[in-house]
Amino acid sequence: MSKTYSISELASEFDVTTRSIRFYEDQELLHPSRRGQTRIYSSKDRVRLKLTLRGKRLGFSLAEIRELFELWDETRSGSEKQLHLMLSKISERKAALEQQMKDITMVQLELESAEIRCRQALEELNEKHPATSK
Amino acid sequence: MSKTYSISELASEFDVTTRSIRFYEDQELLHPSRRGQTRIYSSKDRVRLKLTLRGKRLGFSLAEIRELFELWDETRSGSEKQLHLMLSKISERKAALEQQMKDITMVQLELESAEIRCRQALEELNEKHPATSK
DNA sequence: AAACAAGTTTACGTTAACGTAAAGCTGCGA
DNA sequence: TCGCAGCTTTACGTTAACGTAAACTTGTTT
Repeated sequence: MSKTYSISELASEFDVTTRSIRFYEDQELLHPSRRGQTRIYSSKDRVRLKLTLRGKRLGFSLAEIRELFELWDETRSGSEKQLHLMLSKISERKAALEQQMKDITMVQLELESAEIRCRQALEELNEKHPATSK
Repeated sequence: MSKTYSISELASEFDVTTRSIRFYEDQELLHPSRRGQTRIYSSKDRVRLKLTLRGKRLGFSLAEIRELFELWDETRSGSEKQLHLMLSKISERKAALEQQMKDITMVQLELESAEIRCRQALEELNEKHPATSK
């Protein structure tokens, strides 16, 4: 009997609304079981939620995330065709992530130089209008 | 007289629609001048478009990108208060980017192991059902 | 028994970022 | 002068990812 979670437990742990979690289920990203009408989330569901949120932070749509989940699940029983499809999807994603890495590096550089420019402007201000002792 | 661009030149260079470019102007991300009623884009506009698209790939909203542009412009003539605000915004962005870097690294690892699992499944298939000579 | 907390379904509303006509000006090569 | 390519404005439509409200069940605390 591995651990299970209620919807509000997951909601507060990952700081999302229960509405979102139910929506993700609607989009077939999560598949909680039920006790009566109440949803019960397994640790697999928890992992999926975590992955979903991570994917979102990276700009993936829910549809894309779902696609990756499905491909992953099909891998075990996949035909050769399916497996090759999966591999190509994977390398697709890899390329996108590498592009994103580059983008981040560029923006970080720009932020660096912006910060320097900012600090210089501050210094110039302090020369003309020096600080009140202290 | 530095170089200028038409809207369709920029559109094809960056592979976006003219509709998007006009929309970005509407959101005050670009400020092209006019000759008659026709828009003329400076190289500054071009840079801004490039930065905009990069920001989008990183999941920034147009409003956020605009905010950064405005802060950047205000830096030259900024008061001490403005400059400190800018610095805090910058470090905010930096933190977000670092989080994204971590996310990307995690997903890359997951994709790696998915790829390995995929290749193993393929090998197992080929053992049971070996390739037709060649 | 009453009320409260936590869950549920159903369904309409909202925002961002464009897409997609429709209708009109403008220079210019045949 | 015609027509076309490229630009313009205006405006309504669309999709994703939820927000928000209403009305209901279910368990448990007072």
